[in-house]
Amino acid sequence: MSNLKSDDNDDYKFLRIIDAMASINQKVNLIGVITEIGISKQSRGTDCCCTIKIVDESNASSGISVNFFAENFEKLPHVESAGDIIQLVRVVMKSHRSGVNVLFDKKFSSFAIYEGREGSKFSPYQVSSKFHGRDQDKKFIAGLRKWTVSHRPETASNDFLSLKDIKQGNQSTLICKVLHVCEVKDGEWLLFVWDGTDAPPVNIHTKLDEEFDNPLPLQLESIPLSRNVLCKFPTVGTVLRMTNGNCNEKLGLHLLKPGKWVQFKNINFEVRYGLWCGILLSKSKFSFLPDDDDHAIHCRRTYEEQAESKWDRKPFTCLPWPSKVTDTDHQDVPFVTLMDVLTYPEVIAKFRCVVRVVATLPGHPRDFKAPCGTYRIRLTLEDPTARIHAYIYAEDGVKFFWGYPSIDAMIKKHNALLGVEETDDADSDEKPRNPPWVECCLCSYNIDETDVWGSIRYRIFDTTLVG
DNA sequence: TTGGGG
Repeated sequence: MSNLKSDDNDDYKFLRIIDAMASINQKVNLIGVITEIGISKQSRGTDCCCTIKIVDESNASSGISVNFFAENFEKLPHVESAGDIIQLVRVVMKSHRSGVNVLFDKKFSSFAIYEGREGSKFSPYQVSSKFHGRDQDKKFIAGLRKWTVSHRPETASNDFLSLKDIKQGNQSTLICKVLHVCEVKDGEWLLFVWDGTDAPPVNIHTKLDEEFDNPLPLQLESIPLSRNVLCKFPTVGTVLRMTNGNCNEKLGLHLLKPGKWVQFKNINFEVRYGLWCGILLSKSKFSFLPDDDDHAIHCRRTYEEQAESKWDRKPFTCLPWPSKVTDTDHQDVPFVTLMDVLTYPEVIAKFRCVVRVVATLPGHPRDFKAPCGTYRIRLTLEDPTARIHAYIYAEDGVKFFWGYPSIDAMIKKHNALLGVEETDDADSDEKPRNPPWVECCLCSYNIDETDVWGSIRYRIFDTTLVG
């Protein structure tokens, strides 16, 4: 067995994956195409670790897992795109209940990662310490690149969800673009991802009479994103928040770079305060997809079509038209999304939107009037892109409620607006609400000349609650 | 040492 000897010639030999699998406990050299990248995490020992999956011609479908350990996250492989090529020198083949896998031993193994695209350069974009490139490597890399052109390794799963199809609970795969990443607490990350589709509306369970002390939040992050960040987000389609907050392990999520299309595997979805939230688990995986990934291209194209069609910025589930619960003047004005509203470049502006009213403050119509007798209400509006507070004041309230109806009539209108089921029992506040899509006119303005953007407010006008 | 399938 030549590989038990310290034979320099062995360094020039790459084994096919299928042959390496028969070389248990031996040091081998491998070269393969990366199809999957596990999230880096802190190991239970002293190291950081991650697992990637590679394929080659001998094992094109299932591939083999390679486990890396390193003293810190920086020393682990940072794969820029699924489909890239990794060269592994002196790694150990290990047998395990789950089959054979590869161990990268930091004492003597080394790696180099190359772009996978045919025609790209032969210098690696990341090398481990101890790696020494050789001229002969080029031949193998060129060979693998050529192979991937005709046998595109399956990097993106066919069994993935769009945000428009998400459901609570079951683990699934999501293909999406990372828009923004931030660390909210030590080791706790919030990712903002998007695929151009609208996540489905969900029932609201909060109690309206608790809205003052415990208001329905506008977003899941305790510190709202800055206007600068928000303005870089697309204005059509849901921006989903994803968190590793319930995962005990420390995950290397700083490696997720905004702008990349990513496939997340084994993630969960939850609803928090009526907002969808993606949940990263320790067994979640992600892989960056190449920019020309078919699905990414499809999402981009759909988005561009929607963004161009100025008349169709209605939520995906609002078909064919919003409910007739409200009516607006200015029927000729096209609908925009709440993200359009939040990112509009001028402070003073007018908009027409399709929204759900998910909460009101005060929670009961008996309190809708200020002591002076004029209307004063705060609505929490949402569409698939954002939530905002919008106020109804004075004359706009008279228009909205058709004057000053009786309290019974007001309660009926309020229930219709908030999607509260009318029941005989007094506890209708306990029931989840399912607000209908309604249209409204909004105007924006500032209340402080010294802090124009920080003091921006939204008001409802020229809108009538038909009931 | 650590982790590793579906």
